[in-house]
Amino acid sequence: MRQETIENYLKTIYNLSSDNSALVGNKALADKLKLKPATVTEGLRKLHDLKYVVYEKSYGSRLTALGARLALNIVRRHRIWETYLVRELGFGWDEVHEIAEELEHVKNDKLTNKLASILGNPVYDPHGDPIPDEKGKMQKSNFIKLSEARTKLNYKIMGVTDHSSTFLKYLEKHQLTIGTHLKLKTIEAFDHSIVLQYNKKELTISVKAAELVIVEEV
Amino acid sequence: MRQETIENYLKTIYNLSSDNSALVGNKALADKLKLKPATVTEGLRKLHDLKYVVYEKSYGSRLTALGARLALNIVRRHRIWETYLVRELGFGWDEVHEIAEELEHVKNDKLTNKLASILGNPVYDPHGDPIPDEKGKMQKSNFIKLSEARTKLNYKIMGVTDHSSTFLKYLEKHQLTIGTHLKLKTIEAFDHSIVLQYNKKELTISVKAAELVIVEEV
DNA sequence: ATTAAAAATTAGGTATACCAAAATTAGTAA
DNA sequence: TTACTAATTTTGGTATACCTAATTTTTAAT
Repeated sequence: MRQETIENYLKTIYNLSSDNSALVGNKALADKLKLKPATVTEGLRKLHDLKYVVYEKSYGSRLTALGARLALNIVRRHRIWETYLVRELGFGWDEVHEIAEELEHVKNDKLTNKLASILGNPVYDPHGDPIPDEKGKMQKSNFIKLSEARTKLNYKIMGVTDHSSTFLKYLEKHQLTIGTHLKLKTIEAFDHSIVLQYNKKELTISVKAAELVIVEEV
Repeated sequence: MRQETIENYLKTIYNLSSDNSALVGNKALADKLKLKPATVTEGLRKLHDLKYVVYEKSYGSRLTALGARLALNIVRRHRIWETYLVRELGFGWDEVHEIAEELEHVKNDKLTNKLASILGNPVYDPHGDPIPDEKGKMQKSNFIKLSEARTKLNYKIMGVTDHSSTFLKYLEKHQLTIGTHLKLKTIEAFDHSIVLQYNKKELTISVKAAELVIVEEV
């Protein structure tokens, strides 16, 4: 199996299971990888043989310790590069995902660590995702989705779960960037859309958007 | 054909024809690409169909204008990255070739140009190779191989044609780095080894080494 | 001009990464 | 429990990028 193929599978399985270590289904994996389920079935059988995943036929797969180590490495490289592109090379947070998808496959620990060191070993990337350290350890947090926040309380935007350029541009247009403090004013009863108060103004956003924004109570 | 495969063929054909536009043989190409000649024959047929090369069966191939444009682009990325790795990220000139082999395939003009701009749009890379600009234009020079230099004259080291770590470390050990001024003292009659005078010392080097060092008369 | 060596091509084959269509299995809703 | 739907796997197939061994073409030396 090509190294890049392996890395893409493992990274994606990692991103889909995130917190828990639940089984990831082939359909979801195929969608993220832009492959057909039949292809993914085949790929998982090989990754299982290579001991990167435990593949439970018809139920899904999860990373082994070995697979998780590799996945965390790729995630580290991706997030370090995103941070470097934004902070050192002047890219916007909506531009860096695609580039980092390529750069993450450049395997050279000295390079990754040098970039991290220049950045002061950052703990979060420009989308608020935690950056694993060399050993795979990363910041724990009690962030929640904006869609799960409660009215009257104060929050701070900590990240996003959709890295697409369209979504990020939408947020930027409304000054909803990382670090922004906001209050949840009301939740519309009929469609659950959310009225936010921040920067001395009000904005109504859809549940769909609110599901992709990560906040912390302050 | 995979983009990376195309890029590796074109870059290598470019590097092997360099100055002239002579035909590049399949054996030489196969050796550089670490492939078998049979594989290269197949690859060239496809590149010919794609209009990147003119492939003259049994005689060799040369780049078309289209192929040369792509090749120059990759060469530009490679050399910009090498320069960036050395000048901005603290790598040694003997370490950067392998890393740049991977980075050169990251296709994003804004990135390449940003790096170039940070570096002040350099015209030579850390091995003395000229860096093409966005349009593919690059510095002309009248450099010669140290093995072709004449006695009594003064020269300055401008580059190397072997980027291997072992060779570069050998040069560095003897303070034969880019910019070093030297005089060709004598050429031994029997094996043509060369006695150099520089930095208040003398050093004898083999023809083999002298063929890989590029100098300019000063 | 002949011939031996070197280079290139052809023929035939493998492994990988993908796919569509058919068959199976799992999950769900009545 | 049944029957439908969605997810998954199997089957059979394609294209790419490689290889080895055999053959042909080119080049160089006499």
